[in-house]
Formats: sequence, structure tokens, C-alpha cells
Amino acid sequence: MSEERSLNFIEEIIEEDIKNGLNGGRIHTRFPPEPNGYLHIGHAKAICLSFGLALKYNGQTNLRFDDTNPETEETEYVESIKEDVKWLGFEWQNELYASNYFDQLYEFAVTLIKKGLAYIDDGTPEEIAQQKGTPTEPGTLSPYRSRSADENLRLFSEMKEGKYKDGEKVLRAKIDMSSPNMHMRDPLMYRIRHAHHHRTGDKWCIYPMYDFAHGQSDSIEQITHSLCTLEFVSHRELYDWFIEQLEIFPSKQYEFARLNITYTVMSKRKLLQLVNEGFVNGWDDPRMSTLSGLRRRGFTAASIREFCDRIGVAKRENIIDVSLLEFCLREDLNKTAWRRMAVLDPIKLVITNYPDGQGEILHGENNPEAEGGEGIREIPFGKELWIEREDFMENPAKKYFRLGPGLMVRLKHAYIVKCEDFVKDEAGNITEVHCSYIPESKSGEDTSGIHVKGTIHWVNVEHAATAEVRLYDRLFRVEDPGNEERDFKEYINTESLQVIPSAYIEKDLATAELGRGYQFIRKGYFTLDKDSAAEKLVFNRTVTLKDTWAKEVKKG
RNA sequence: UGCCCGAUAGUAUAAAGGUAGUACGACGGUUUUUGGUACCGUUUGUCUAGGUUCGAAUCCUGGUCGGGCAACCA
Repeated sequence: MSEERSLNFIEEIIEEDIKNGLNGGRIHTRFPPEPNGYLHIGHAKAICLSFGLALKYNGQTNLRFDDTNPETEETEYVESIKEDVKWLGFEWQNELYASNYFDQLYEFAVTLIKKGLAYIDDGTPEEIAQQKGTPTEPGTLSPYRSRSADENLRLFSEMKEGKYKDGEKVLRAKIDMSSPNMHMRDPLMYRIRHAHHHRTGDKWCIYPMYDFAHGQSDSIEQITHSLCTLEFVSHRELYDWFIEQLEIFPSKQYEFARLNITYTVMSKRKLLQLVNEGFVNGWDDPRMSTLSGLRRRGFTAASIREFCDRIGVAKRENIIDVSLLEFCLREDLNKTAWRRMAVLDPIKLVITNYPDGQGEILHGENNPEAEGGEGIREIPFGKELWIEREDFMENPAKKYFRLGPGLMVRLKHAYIVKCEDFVKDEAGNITEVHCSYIPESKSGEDTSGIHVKGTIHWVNVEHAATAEVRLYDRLFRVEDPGNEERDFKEYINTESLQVIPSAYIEKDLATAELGRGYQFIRKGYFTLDKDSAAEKLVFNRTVTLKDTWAKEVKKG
């Protein structure tokens, strides 16, 4: 049975193209990042789309770095982008660079000059901007527009030879200064930049603009479906014009709406500000929407792929509820994360009728969601345990299923205990809870006949290890920080990071692996942070568990 | 004021002239040695005014609203 799933508008186009035998049914996409920053989850949407389509239609996908601006691009970014795409789970057909085509692009420009479709302009940036007109007023012709092809050829060659300074001359396409599409008003094709390029070094001092590199690169690579975001819609006319005038392979561009997610920002510019102005600790800060940040936070590649699959692809502006991302995350982690116990805010529980100085080994499945539990771990038990402060209430609220005077709970994987007494310090804080345990209620061999509503987690005092635990919350207090009245940084949630210097954890968590998800039972999903050292473990909270009790409490 | 996109529950996304569906969320319930998971149920929608048609979310026209377009950025 094939799963009936409706097609998005791009899949419809592709299936139509295949049906019509366009390009012999060949599908070739590309993902074209500019190596001037780190990838974020918005890029993940584009990656999943372009790579996913090729996978679905038996095609190929190129990874092509759009590196036409030597002043902002660096090899460091190339490396991080490759790592992120790989981590997401995709393999590119070819690793390519727009800069590979600089010679070809130069020849394309010469072709257009010879056809009388491009000219050298000596105007200043201000003059040229002036000539562009406005969206409602036509532009005016440049005084250099009527130069002969020979003169243009000579000047262009001299530009390439380095005879002119930065900004002294540009090459422009000769199209239509009164076009309603601003991009058709004699757009710039080449500018002079005496700058070192991360790939071509000092070979060039003229560099093509995006509009004269991107479509041509697609064409050179015989890309059939070139996908990009909506802001490039008005560039499409130019994209097609160059391809037509150059008489080269007709790649087609299609545009979709970029991803937005509530309570976060998604532009490189804004993310860069967060880093530079110290609101976060780097590009891979676990609160960032960068792929490196999400990865460090403990997100799985599978959950991000699933998310990108569920949000769909369309042309209308959208802002996805972050709860969908969290749903996809929990769905994946629930199936894969190993369960462990950890007490983040401890108080001591003393089992008064448990023999002094004795202990026993209990057992727990690593993963109850998996067949066979993925193995069993040993959990030491004893007379004194750490439990969560919030699991005891001196005056229990209604429907509170945990500990309080006279109340009984199950200790996970262990015994049922009954609260007999508690101890407070001078300040009135609970410091100890005294319980009696029911020996016949041991997990797996319970003959007590007692049923309790609540189960709480614990860690044995004698065997507990400690770890720093970093609890993350959303970085912004409002749904759409980029779209509020004031600057987006004014909406930062100042409590987005809470550090617990020393939580008690199960001892075997000392062998936790980077990149693995753990569920601290009843507390959430956590993962080891790269800041960890042998003597000091650090865990990041990836996401909490759904907490209907917290919701109940909030309702009052 | 010009051109180009777009408009379906709270948020996304389907329905290709013929029963407005799905997911997340919210709400309620069942199960549960995680107040998790799983399962069940409830809830809310076609921007607007006309037109074409036996029949319109879908086609046409006008309007409204939202977004984009005037970097030697991509």
C-alpha cells in the first residue's frame, strides 16, 4: 500500500515536468549557501527540500558555495556548512563553488558585451543608484550606456587586469531602465574588488554579482529545478534573461516561503548580533536556532528532518509554532533516549526502617520504548536517597500524587514508601523527609497489594555522581521578536539559561556519550555538553517532558 | 503612487468545479511503576463584495489585508 500523501506545489511542477519528458525526466537540484555564516534551521528546510526532492525523484543534488563576495566569505564557514549538511543526513553529488566558474562567467560577460547587451559604467555608486529611479518612477539612462562594444571589451579587460581601483568602474547589463522590475534596470554584473578570495586567492580583482553568478552556475551544472526563497521572485526575470541571451541550459527557478518559528529569530544578521553583542555564547550556543546550536542542545537530525517534512512547502508567509518542533523532538527522543535518574533540586529522603549501612542493587531498563529495553542497568539503592524538592509538599495540594505527611509513593524501580515525618531548618526549608518502606513492594516482585498514584525518581546518596546541568528556555519572550515595535533584542528572555552547578545523577552517566540523548526520568531530555571534562560532567537540557501537572498548577 | 507574490481552524498544510480533511496546539477521558509514552474523544476555518455554474475554497472581476522589490550583499 502506498501512502497517499498530497504533493506540495514544487512536487506538482516536477511531476508535470517528468510527465512531459522535460530534460529526459532528469531531476537535479542544488543547495547554494553563501559561506559567510552558520546554517540555521531555516536552511534545514531548504536542504531537506532540495535534497529530499532529488532523493524522491531519483535525482541528484549539488552542494554549491555561492562565494562571489570575497570580503565576507571564509573557509571556516565552508567547513561548518559541510559538517551541518552531513549531520542532517544528506550527501551531495558534487562539492562545487561559484568561484570555480569565474573564467566561464568572464567569458559569458564578454559574450554579452559583444552582443551589445552589457556596458562599462564609470558612474559612482550614488550616481548609478540615482539613475535607477524608484519603484514608481522609471530610471534614466547612464551617460556611458552607448559605449561601443569594442570600447567596452577593452575597458572590461582592463578592469580584469587591475588597471582600476575598487568602485571605479562596473559592468552593467543593458536591459531596460524603465522596467517595472527594478532588477531589470541595467543591473550590475561585475564590480572591482582588490580582495583576497578564500578559493581563488589573488587571481581576480573583479567579481560577479549574485545575479550574474547564480543562474549561470545553475545552468553550468545543468540544474533542472533551482529552489530558493520568496525574496528572489523578482530576480527570476533577470535569471531567465541572462540564460536566454547567453543561450545556455535553461535552469528554472522556483520560490517558496522561508521558515519562521515562534519565539526565535531566523536571519543571519540577527543571529550574528546575538553572538557579537554577547547575548549568547557563540554560534553554537544551545539557545541558538543554528544547526550547530540545536545539535549541541541535543536535537537529533531525524527530528529536524521530520519537522521539515511536516511543516510543508508553500508560498505564503508563515510562522510555525515552536511546539511542533518540540513535538518532533520528543517523538524521536522518546524512542531513542536511554532513561536515567537525576535529581536537580535535592532534598534527602531517609528510609527509617531500612537497615543501617546496607544497600542493594535494583534494575532498570535503558529504554522501555524499545523491544528488550535495550539492556538493563544496575541501580544502587540504600537507606538515604536524594529526591526532588518539588516531590514533597508539607501541605499537599488537591490531586498532588507525591510525598506529603502520611502520603505514599512508589520510588521508581524500587519500593513504595510512606512519609512519616520531615525536618526543617531554621529558615523553614525542608531538609529531610523521613519515610518507612514496604519490603514486599519491590519493583517486579510486588506482593503488597498496595496501589499508589505517584512514582518519583531518586538517586542513592552513597553512590550519586554530580554534574552541572544547564536548563534552557526559549530565547525570546514574544512570539515574533523580529516583528515587534522595538528592536528584537529587547525581547530577549533574560532567564533563558539556568545553571545548576551540582545535580545528583546516576553514577553510570559518567560514561555518557556526546551526541546521545538521555531522558532524566520525569525531568526531560538531556545530552552531554562539549564543555564536559572527566572530573566535571555538564549536561544540557534539550527539552522538558510534557508536563500536565505543571499546567494544572498554573491553572490554580 | 508602480510592479510582483500571497490570503483555508490558534499555527501550519490538504481538498486540481462535487461531503472542507490532516497534523501540532488547546480541552476532556482511558491506560500507565515517568503527571512521560500510547490510545480515544471534543473544539475552532475558506479575507470581502459581486459574477460564471445545477454546484465555487477552487474559475472571473473589484476591493481589503499581509509580504517583497530602488546594496558595487546573497
